[in-house]
Amino acid sequence: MKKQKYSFSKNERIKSNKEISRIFNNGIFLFTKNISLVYLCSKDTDQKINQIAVSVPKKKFKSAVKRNKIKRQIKEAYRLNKSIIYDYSDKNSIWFKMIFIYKSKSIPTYKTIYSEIIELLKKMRDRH
RNA sequence: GCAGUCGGUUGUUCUGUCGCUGUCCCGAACUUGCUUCGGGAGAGAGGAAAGUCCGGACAACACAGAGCAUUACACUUCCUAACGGGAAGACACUCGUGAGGGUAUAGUAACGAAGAAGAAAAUAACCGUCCCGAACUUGUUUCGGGAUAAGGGUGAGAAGGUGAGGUAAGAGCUCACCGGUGCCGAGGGUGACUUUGGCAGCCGUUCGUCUUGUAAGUUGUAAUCUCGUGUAUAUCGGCGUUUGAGAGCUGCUCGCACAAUGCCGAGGGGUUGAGAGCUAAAGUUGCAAUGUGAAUUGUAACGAAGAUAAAUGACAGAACCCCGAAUUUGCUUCGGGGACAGAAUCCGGCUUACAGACCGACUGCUUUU
RNA sequence: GGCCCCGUAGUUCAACGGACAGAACAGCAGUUUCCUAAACUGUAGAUACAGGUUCGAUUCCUGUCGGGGUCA
Repeated sequence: MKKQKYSFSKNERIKSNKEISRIFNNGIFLFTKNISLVYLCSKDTDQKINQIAVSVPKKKFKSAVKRNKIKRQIKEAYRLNKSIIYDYSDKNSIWFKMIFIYKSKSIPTYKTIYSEIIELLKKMRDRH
């Protein structure tokens, strides 16, 4: 399981509406300048996977092209940096469910997203 | 050469690394399943995919039948599965020096409306002009009765226009020319219509109602069907009992048709998943023929996204194009940029957004020959 | 994704196609009061944007933009 370091497959995403609302109600919020992160952690679940979802509000970006681009860039940044979290999870068997929300109104560069994702993941890891 | 009009085509390319979603093949694991994991091959957004403005396909429900209402469209001939779309024309108005662009065009038999302004908005006498009578203040006077659409501050629109005759003053009252309408004929055109000859009458504008013709049942792929989970009381059928007039069917009417409750049987609300629907289609491209053209016919090749918290990407480098600067005038160097925009059942249109590049036809101005 | 609805003062609503676009509350100024409130008087402020039809458009038509609802 999870031998491929940089993969990002379908079951690593959160799909059900119930889970998302549960995370928003009970989750812990972390912030950087442009992105905020909501997450829940759980021990000893059956599925040993970290799951994420990405959200870009339609009110701030009207064009679907721009919204999709930001989503893809966030996913890409997570894909390349998820070893930060997986190393920790494997040791302690704590699994996370995360939602990334893009807050800013301006279109970001890939580099800022990349560095902010790393920052968020490290923050989250250090709290446990 | 510069500026423009119309129509059409196109909508950056390549390499490397790491990924995503289907399809097919191979291997491994076991719970033998369209299961999971690993590897390989090959495929993966647009001209508008957008807006959801029209028209269909497809699906479910409704529908004995008739009438009315409502909505949309409305010159002609065609194209099309269909359309409120398109093509080629006709005619009028309008914008432009021009190539061209925009808008309108069924019928007028009947009825209604036109604020403010103006005498008057259609059976036009307020002022004015002219005639007759009376009065006394004898006047470019006043009063009364008539004739008259030539003139008049308005208005989007004022009773065909110009000239001459005519008259008390005037008037299509008469005549000439011109505009428009109707009827009868001749030539051209498939047709709208047009050219032309004669006759008639003397002819307002806009909008609405109305009339005529054509079309429209309703809802939409979250339709609809199947499976799993699951078990309230909608609905339907049968039998029994009770009651008698307002609940339903397409917006209304005629018409059709029946309600309440008990038992039995079928069935299934809500929640949350999976599969089908789902992509081969009024298909795309090339060539040929027919046609002014939209398009049609024949023939050959291709087989080409199918996601569902949303795949089709990210990063780096190079090429190509554009802009700016530098100057060794070499497409040399440096810097910046490459639009609008992302399938969600599928087609045909329309509308809107768009950096540029290319092709064809034509117009105006300028220069040269 | 499909199908609907709505955009009028700061807010909540009006307005046959006819012109100064109306009302209430809120705002500002004044009167009254020792001061405030209440009351009274006055005043400013708007048709989402762009075209078209019309003599004339908030109203009718078309297209953009914005906001909202609904479905299994």
